[in-house]
Amino acid sequence: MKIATWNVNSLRARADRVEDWLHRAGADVLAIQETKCKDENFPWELFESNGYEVAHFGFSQWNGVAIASKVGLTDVERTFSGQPAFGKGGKDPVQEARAIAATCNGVRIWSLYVPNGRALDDEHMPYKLQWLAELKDQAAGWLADDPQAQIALMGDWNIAPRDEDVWDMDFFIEQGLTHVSPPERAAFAAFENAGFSDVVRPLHPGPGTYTYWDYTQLRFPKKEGMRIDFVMASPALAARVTGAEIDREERKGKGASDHAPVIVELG
DNA sequence: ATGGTCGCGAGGCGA
Repeated sequence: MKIATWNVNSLRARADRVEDWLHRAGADVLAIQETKCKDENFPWELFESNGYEVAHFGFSQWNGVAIASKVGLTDVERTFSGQPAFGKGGKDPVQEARAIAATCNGVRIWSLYVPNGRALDDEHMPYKLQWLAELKDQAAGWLADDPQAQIALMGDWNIAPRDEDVWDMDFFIEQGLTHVSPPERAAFAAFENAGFSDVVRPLHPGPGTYTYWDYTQLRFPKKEGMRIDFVMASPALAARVTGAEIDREERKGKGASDHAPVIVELG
């Protein structure tokens, strides 16, 4: 079984590419981030006509997460328990469309779009850190309840856990950029301490192995990317991994998402 | 080439 995650940066703008990719990659399960649409605009038929069940969580033009599966899709959950809400400028806080779960052939899949901290001193940064801390507490609880649980926390984590996960660490430090700060890395490491592991890195080590390239500054042709999309697997799921791929080809050409799909093969 | 990007939705924001 192949499970994959992909921040598509708008599903409607990428519909043809997504359909082609599903055929080419042969993914059984795809966790999608940044659908950027509401249910009423969601391209249901794109998935159904290709043999996938699909569940979506999106209520505006921002964020939006989905799971498509050829191998069953049950117990759909939108937001995780305790997921922090965010309110801009005194507005009522809302739980954003950043997390959806479903069980697919015995694997609990979470499609996650971790908040972007925007800047080290921005109010979105504490929101991001709390969001991750609450998710980690939940995930640790799932494992405590069932140490054999097969859980995949997959998506756009908006964190580069190691210096080699960005194209120039000095640039990030000089510019005071996010994704590489000690608090963000600690938030990520907490998942590893809870028993989850990045199952792609051992098969595709760095440096120079990235999943995201900014649209600007010719970052992709210059090979200046970031590794920020991860499949974090519970121990029982990690034990099943037989292969992995970062589909850098999909980042090429006109009409590409700025993220590449990440695929994990299970035995 | 001294600027170089997208998407949403219809101006500016978010990434």
